Amino acid sequence: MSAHPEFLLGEFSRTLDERYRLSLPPELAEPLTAEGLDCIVAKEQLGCLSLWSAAHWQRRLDEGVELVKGKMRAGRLEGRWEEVQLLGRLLSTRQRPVQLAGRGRLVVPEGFREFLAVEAGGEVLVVGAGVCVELWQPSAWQSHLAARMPEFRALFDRLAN
Amino acid sequence: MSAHPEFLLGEFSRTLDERYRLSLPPELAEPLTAEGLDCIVAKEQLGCLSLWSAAHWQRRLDEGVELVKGKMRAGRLEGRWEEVQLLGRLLSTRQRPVQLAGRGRLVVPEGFREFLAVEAGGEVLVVGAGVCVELWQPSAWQSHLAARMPEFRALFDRLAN
DNA sequence: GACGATTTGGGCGACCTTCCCACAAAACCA
DNA sequence: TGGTTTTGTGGGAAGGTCGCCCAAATCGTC
Repeated sequence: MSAHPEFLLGEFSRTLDERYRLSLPPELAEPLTAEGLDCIVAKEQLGCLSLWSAAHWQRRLDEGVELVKGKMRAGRLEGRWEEVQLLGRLLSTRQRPVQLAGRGRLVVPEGFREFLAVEAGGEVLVVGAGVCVELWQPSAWQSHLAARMPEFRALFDRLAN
Repeated sequence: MSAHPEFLLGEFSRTLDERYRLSLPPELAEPLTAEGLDCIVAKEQLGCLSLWSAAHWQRRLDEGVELVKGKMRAGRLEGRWEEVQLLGRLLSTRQRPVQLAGRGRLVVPEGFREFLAVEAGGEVLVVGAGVCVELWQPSAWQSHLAARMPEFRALFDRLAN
């Protein structure tokens, strides 16, 4: 349980079950669930979902949500209910907690299936994205790579220095 | 579910029955009715109703009403009767108390049905909005998301900091 | 070619949603 | 006023979904 979990890397092809299940490769599932089976799925862009360790995500989010709740109690958000409501609403549709079943198997929840845009029985690319795991619809993955790969060298140099 | 019982989150699809009833998912119904089965439905915008725990709502409303009453007593609203009148009028039509039946079943009251703009047998999206639960007509939900999702990050930062 | 690890598919049971029907209350009409 | 229809309310139960478990198929390696 290090403060710096491994940097998640790797690209794997998986098929989505008739019941919208897919199994994560152990290389990615293990580090992800090192602190518990709870994860967060989030909508990134059409054709891409991301999967986060709940522990990590909650740490970040809780700080925010706890802050908001604290402010609410303190009355510092009176007259800003609309904004709190809007935030909750957007959070609701963007992300959802899930639990990995045995052997790192994930069920893509209702509401995230259309967003991933992969039909039952179709192919999904499971990609380690450093801080999280991403699920890509194959053609979305292709066009993302085509668009962003050229920046790779500059990005690497910038982050590595 | 989430680690935030007071902060309602989640998005669910439900169908409105022929008699304009729908069942709330347990994840949302339970926290909402923790302090009693009494709730308040309010008109938010065309295609969207909100559902509040009566206890919370009263707290919020009382604060506002007390403020207005205080101002009236202090004579600070002299000459603004029209506005106060309008406020009272809107308060009367905007909201209505309802009771959740067993299994978290809600009857959308007469007068709120047209506002929700979902016909009997149609689909409703049930969304946790932090401080309340919202009922959305699907296309209204889509366009709301399209319009407001881009501000998500800025909103989060603004509220959390 | 065989073995082990991993992925995929299916069975089963529990839970949940929704359909349907029965009953009560209110409204409507003669 | 009395009977009939509409509307609200509650509960039973069918049907679907999901979680859990195990078995078969597949892949890679030795």
